Amino acid sequence: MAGSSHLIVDEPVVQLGRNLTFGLLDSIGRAIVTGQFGSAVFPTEAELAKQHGVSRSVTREAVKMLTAKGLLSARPRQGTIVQPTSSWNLFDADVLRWMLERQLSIDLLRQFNELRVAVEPEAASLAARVAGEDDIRRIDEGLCRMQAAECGFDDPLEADIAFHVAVLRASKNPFYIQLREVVSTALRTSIRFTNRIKGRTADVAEHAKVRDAIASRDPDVARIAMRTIIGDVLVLIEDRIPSIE
Amino acid sequence: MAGSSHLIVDEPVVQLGRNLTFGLLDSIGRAIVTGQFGSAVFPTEAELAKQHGVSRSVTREAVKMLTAKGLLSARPRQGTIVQPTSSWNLFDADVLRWMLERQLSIDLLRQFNELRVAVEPEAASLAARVAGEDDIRRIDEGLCRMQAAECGFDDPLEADIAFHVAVLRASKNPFYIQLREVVSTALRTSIRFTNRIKGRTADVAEHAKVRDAIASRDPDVARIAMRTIIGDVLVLIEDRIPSIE
DNA sequence: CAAGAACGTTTCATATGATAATTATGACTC
DNA sequence: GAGTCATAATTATCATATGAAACGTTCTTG
Repeated sequence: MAGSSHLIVDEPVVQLGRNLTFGLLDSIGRAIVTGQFGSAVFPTEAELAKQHGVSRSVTREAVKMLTAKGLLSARPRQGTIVQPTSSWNLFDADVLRWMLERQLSIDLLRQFNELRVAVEPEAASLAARVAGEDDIRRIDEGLCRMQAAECGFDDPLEADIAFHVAVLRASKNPFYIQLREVVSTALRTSIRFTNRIKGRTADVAEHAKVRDAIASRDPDVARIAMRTIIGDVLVLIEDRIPSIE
Repeated sequence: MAGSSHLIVDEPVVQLGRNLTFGLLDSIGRAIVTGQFGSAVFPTEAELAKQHGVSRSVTREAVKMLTAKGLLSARPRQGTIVQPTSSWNLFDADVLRWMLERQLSIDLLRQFNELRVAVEPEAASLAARVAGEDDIRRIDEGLCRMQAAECGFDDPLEADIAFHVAVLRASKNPFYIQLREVVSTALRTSIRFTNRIKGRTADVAEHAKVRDAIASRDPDVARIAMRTIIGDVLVLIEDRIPSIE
């Protein structure tokens, strides 16, 4: 690019994240996910450090974090290699964000909602059995925000997130609760896609039905209502793909 | 070993894992999960290194991996602190294993099966729509092994795992596929609990129903059959707990 | 006396250089 | 041609020094 120059301008180093290590984590993570090291050779520890203008310590720590997330594996002499996508931890918010950001994959979005359609109805059902007052209050708040959003007084996306996260939390099941972050991340990252869908998705009435079912301790109604909500999203997504398989 | 010696025996240092870093990862991870640092102070980077007889580099890398898994967070001057369990990544095989090994929590086992009851029926349903021949073959293999296990020719647990993993894989949804490792880990680790349950759970007939539904492309039947299987497990687990909430 | 600025301490963050451990590769032997 | 072994490349580990950030303390000052 920069037409001239024999003098190499310092790489912008890394900047995202709260410090060099986390910045590098983000940078390399994104690069791996976008396929920049297409199963080919991954740079050596020393090269990687040089390329990004950081020390080997920082590089090693970033690589170790990516290893923990399942994206890399390293062995002496063999080098550091990118793992097959099947071993990436998709339930890690970072990994999921990188994947959703890379190309706005509608496939991934569909698959993610296939997960939601399994999990969230069950979470709603559980919530109807075990939710406490605080939980219901949080769900109410989410619902209120959705209503406010309808009149333009709140962000529809954030309101929707607040509602669904509140339900997950109310289930008191740590596995579901864990998905809070993943769901938030995914919904926020895939705005561009969901925007057009949103108008119809933000079906406040159906959300209210979920809320009422939980408040009145009716697990089955809660499950069905939630399934309707996410099933609708799924249908809208699938409609945009002529043929999948 | 070497019986003698006034010479201070080196701390067993760390041994699990393929090297010091991964050994330390395992050691600290287990310690955190068993609550050895009960929200109290976590040792300083230097202390931690000293205690385990390794260098600070190794310590830092292990801590960084635990950070990536959501168990720790570190800031200058404040120190390294254990994160609330709600931010631990339960979908990480290491974390889940540590948690299941710590005390065989029947609560966790129930919650895990609450996840399965949401996910696996949906995976079976998806599989009925998109499974290929290879997938069906793998499912068949799992089923055969279960039948063999009934006559004592195979390990019932491994056969069961093989079947459920095959179904997850057949769904072709990376989120479900990802759960393979988690499901395997959880089932293997919780043997002691499930053993007594197993006799009745290894309901080959019901598993065969799932297989047939998938092979004949009937998503709804597949979903329902799978839900029956896991629902039964859940009932058995809940029966062992008089009152939960 | 109180408010705020300067300073110091503690802890993680980063950099660097040296050495050990591991193992893929190719040379070598038979 | 098959098996064995030396070599070299790469990560793993160690040690030490320095930087940066966060928090408390003290000192100044109105």
